[in-house]
Amino acid sequence: MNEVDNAEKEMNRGFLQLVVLLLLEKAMYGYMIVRVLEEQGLTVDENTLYPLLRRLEEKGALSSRWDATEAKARKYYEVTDQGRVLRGSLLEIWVKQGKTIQTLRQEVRS
Amino acid sequence: MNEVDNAEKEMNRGFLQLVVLLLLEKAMYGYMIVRVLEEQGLTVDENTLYPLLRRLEEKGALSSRWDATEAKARKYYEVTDQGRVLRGSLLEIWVKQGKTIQTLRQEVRS
DNA sequence: ACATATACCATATGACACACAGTATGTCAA
DNA sequence: TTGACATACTGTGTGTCATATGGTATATGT
Repeated sequence: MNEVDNAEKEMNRGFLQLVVLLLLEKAMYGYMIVRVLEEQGLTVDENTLYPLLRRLEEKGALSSRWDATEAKARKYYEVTDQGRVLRGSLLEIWVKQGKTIQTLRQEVRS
Repeated sequence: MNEVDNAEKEMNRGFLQLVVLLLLEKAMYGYMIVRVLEEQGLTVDENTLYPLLRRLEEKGALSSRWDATEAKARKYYEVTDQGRVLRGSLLEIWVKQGKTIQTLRQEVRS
């Protein structure tokens, strides 16, 4: 694992939570999320996403229901009100971080 | 530890590396960095920053030198060329993430 | 039949933010 | 002159999470 890969991994923490909370305003299942994000140029490992979905559900930020009527059983996740609150907080943090980076970039002018 | 605090912690991963790499275009020592960032409204725990500085130095992204001439011995860190490369990569990732969030926000209109 | 796609899960590993605890010197005011 | 507070750094946890590895099981096209 080189430094940049590792750095990207670290940068993805938190970010991915925000992405999922934004995306799941419409109910979707895990495998679908992976492919939708892939289309947007964002590769997310299944083994990263599935645990994340479960963690967010445990926290009450997502709700889930199994749909067995379709060809393959699918677990649909959707954001809850609590999840929207969390999303708001994450967005605030993200905006604040953006401002910090902008300020520093101007000072460094790199 | 509530969810938002924890989320902020996760959001800080990677972000803080980028901040340090931007800031250390000018040589600074740890305690000074903490206070400079504090002034900018960014509270960074000493116990987070010091290990981070050491890790970045191990990676070759920072160089350090002790200055014993001042009242208190201070360890000055400065970004290296390798660190600038890493910084460039982190900035790219950050910009890409920003675009993703923007796109998703528009779709969700939240 | 068999490969490939779909769809999910369990366990282990390693990195890192932060907590907790400590060492040691400098400064300033009562 | 003492003792509180600031300065400046270090060491050793702990917990969370991204990712690696390695599954299970069904569907679908050839």
